[in-house]
Amino acid sequence: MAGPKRYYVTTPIYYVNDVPHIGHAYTTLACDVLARFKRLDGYDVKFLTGTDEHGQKVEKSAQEKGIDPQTFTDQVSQRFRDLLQTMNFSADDFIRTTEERHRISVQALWEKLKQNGDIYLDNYAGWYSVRDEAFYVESELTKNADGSFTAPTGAPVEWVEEASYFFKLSAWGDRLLKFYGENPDFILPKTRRNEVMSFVEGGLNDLSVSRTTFKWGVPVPGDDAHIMYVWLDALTNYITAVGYPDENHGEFTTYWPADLHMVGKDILRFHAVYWPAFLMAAGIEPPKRVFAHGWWTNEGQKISKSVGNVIDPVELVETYGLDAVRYFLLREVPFGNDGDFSRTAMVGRMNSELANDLGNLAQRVLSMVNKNCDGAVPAHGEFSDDDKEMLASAHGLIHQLREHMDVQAFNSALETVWVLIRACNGYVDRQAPWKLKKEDPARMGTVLYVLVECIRHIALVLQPFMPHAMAKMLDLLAISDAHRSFDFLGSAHVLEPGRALPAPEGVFPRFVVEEQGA
RNA sequence: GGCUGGGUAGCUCAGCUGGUUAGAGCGCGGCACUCAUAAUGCCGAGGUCGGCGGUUCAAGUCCGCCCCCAGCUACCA
Repeated sequence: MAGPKRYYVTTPIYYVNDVPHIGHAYTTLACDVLARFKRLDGYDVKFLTGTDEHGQKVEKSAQEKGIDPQTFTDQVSQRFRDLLQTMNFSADDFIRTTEERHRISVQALWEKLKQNGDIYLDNYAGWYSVRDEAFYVESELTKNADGSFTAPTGAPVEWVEEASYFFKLSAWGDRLLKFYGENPDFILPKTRRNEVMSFVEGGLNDLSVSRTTFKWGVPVPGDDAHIMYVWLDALTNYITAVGYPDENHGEFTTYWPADLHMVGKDILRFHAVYWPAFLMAAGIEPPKRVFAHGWWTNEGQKISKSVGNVIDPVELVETYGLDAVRYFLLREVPFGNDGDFSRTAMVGRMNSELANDLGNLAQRVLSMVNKNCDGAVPAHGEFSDDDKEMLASAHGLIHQLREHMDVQAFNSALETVWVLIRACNGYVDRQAPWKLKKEDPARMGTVLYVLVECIRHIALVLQPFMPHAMAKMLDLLAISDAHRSFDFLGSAHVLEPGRALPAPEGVFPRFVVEEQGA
């Protein structure tokens, strides 16, 4: 028998030098929806996010502002905590790599790797980009007119030669491949898994894991001249947050291995190759899954700072409303693919799916109940085949949703709900309760009862996606807070007739685009 | 250059181990209804399923070759 159901989901820790943009919001949103879904489904959830605050770039930025790095990171990491409020993200913990708990954890991991013989000291010479915090081989570089070189990312590089500790990544290729083979869902989507596997099959080089050219980071134990390389530092946050190095008590035993590391596709390799190698080398079980999602374009254009078309999540929320934005981001695109954000598509989804399909469904049903059933959940008679089919669809919804959510298929999950919503609208027209009102009021009551029960299910399962809006909808159904978990889905907990309902109010107003003068 | 994924209605995409008239949403045309947020429902037009060849009683669905797109990776330098 399995123990209590637990779910540990993480976002990457965000680099404090960045200003929060739609990419950060998107990654964290996906995790938030999963966390909320699992909580409602009875899981003990830990949802972790945080900020990556070390490295040469941060050190430089602080210097430029004339403040010490800690003061600087205190200021800028706040922007990411603010984003949690703005987007209504339900993170359980916010980790910062500058915290003491993290220093202890990273140093402990280092000692372990060292003990196990996976770290050695050598000299490193190569082209390094401060901006990218990465080394490049010369063949990757572009030679400029003045003889200097430029990285593929466009960043300047410099030749560095220094002592460095190395992690014996080259020794882990076969074990990684074996691990991928035994865990076919470790990397999703499938196409990303293929990429990673072919990368590993091509052979791995040892990894430089310390630097001596800056100070802002976690010192290597026993050799203060060295600062740990940013990825070893950053990735370790996932176990720091569950209490590492205490592997035998508390949160570590409860939550590790993590169920899911959600990442953008640009940092997949660090999570799917380096991280499991570090963990295996330290005798720690790797996470269960790394999911690499895609990027957004803006009105068909690639987003870049230099073009100046970065999408600000705060502006989106102010313009369209939080829940509409949350809905759109997970609805518009098969999760894992790249997607395009456009104002037209945004408004289209809001009006046709939220306002017309769902909002109007609730409104038309609830106002009929309000006017014709004394404002209370109507009593029902015997159910017809049509009624039974509707109820069966509603009661069965959660089973389909779990399957989709377990593979992060948010857009399929939402489509599944919308199939029922559209079916409800069809059912209303078919049954025409406004006619039954005169011909067969009892039958009208039954039809409305079926509809209210369907709407209750729809609102319950959509809570993770649109917490505020669905709370409002459940208020309209007079469902108490204690009856909003997934325990109350299905035929065992159907609505009892006679419950008084408040006067209906619109939940999703139409979005009217202001006419722009030429 | 290699590897991987993809090219299906105007647009965005579903189509599992090959099997009756290839589907959905949006958009478009028409009709119906009037409970509702000028919302909803129904019907319809629209596709040589990238191209060519092959296997099969039967192929978007398998095989080969080719074209185009994307990602990863390599090398030339």
